Amino acid sequence: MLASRPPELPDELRTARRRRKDARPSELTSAALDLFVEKGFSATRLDDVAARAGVSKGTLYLYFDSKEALFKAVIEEGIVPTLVAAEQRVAEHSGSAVELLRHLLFGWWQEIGGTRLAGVPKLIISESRNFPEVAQYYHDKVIVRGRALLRSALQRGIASGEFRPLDVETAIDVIIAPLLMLVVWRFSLCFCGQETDPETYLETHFDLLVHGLCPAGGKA
Amino acid sequence: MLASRPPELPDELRTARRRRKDARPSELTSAALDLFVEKGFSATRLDDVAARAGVSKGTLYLYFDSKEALFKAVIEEGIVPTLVAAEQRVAEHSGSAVELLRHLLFGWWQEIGGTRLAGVPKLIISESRNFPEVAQYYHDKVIVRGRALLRSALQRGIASGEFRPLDVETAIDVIIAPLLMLVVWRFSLCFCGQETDPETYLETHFDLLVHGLCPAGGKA
DNA sequence: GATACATTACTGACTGGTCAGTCATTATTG
DNA sequence: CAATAATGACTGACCAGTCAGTAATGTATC
Repeated sequence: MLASRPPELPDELRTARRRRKDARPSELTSAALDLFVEKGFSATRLDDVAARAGVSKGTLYLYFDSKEALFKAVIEEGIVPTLVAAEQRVAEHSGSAVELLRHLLFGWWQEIGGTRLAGVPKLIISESRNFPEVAQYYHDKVIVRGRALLRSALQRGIASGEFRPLDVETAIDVIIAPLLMLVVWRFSLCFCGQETDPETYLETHFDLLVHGLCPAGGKA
Repeated sequence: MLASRPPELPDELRTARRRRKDARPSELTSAALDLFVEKGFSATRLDDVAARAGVSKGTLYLYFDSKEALFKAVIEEGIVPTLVAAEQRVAEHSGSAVELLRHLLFGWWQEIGGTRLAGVPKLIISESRNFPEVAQYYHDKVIVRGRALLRSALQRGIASGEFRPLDVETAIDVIIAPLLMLVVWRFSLCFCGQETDPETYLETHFDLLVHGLCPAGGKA
């Protein structure tokens, strides 16, 4: 008994068994994203997450230490990659600041606002008070970096004279707010009252913004 | 036994007993507001609400049929009165549309955004999915009427030529969004990262807005 | 102005249901 | 026949809502 040798270890590269195990975490985070977004974090039962991923709750606990750990993984997997891509694009952008701003706004819609990830901001807003660790995580990994993207665009515009000088940090908040509300709306009170068309909404926002930012109120 | 007469009824105007009973509902809704805003609706225990109001949970159920009924009462008592007052003021306003817009924005801050009622929007956003009846109630009693106030100001401005013509309904959304985000922020992720100064924020928003709305980009 | 009785306001132990997290057991590989 | 992967019954904590009972405040009668 003592001598039960860990019999041979060509550990890496097992086969189907191994492949299944590798796929499990993302199957679970995907199921979790759907349910978290639909019902909220607290109101989602792990039994349901597991069931949707086609496994039992016990299995879920083989891959994640706790409900909160699962939550973090959902964010890490869903949002962080798109930020990385956006950072790259901003660094490489060479056109006008107005153009860059437009790219950021509509790119966000393409990658987040228009996808099932759109539910995440509301999720964070709703649960951050009761799960401060998750909130901190989201703040560091998403908010700080998202703001940096906008800051970059605004500063570029002010430097080039495209935008009039203003309080950049506050302006960032004011610019982001309608984006967040657009998706928050869709996951809260949308069902009663008129649904706003997102494209129209973004255009209106962008239009007001450019008029508001530019020195003479002109389009460029 | 049968003849136990309901012995005399000078019912109204009892005394201290009666006065206490009249005060109870608002003592309870006040306690509930604090806790709902702090922890969210689901995460608030009725035992705690009752304790904060200085009574037992049983007593709470003497005055409210259910947790949801208590929630509705909190809104009814807290927000609806300020809307009524605002409607009156808009109806009586005689100055420019820009002025009216400014009054609405900063008045909202005075009456809601800067008070403990500021937590309510986040509360509604967070819980609406799981408590559709409450959401419907809030929509009918608050959102519809709040939007009407802004609509009135925008239409007046467009009619007078102060504002350029635009999609009014969408503009309402875009204008409200930063207000909502301002308070939502304070009750979710504020604790990490920089706190924006509300006055500065409102000024920036108003400034961008007026520049964005006016035909030539001028101030008036 | 003391006694008995009625009403009203309140209490808190209890119930029934829910759910995160555990772990002894079973199934599936290589 | 191990090792690995997965299971699902179980536990303990939680909490909305109930209800039999108690306390406080009248009111009626002598």
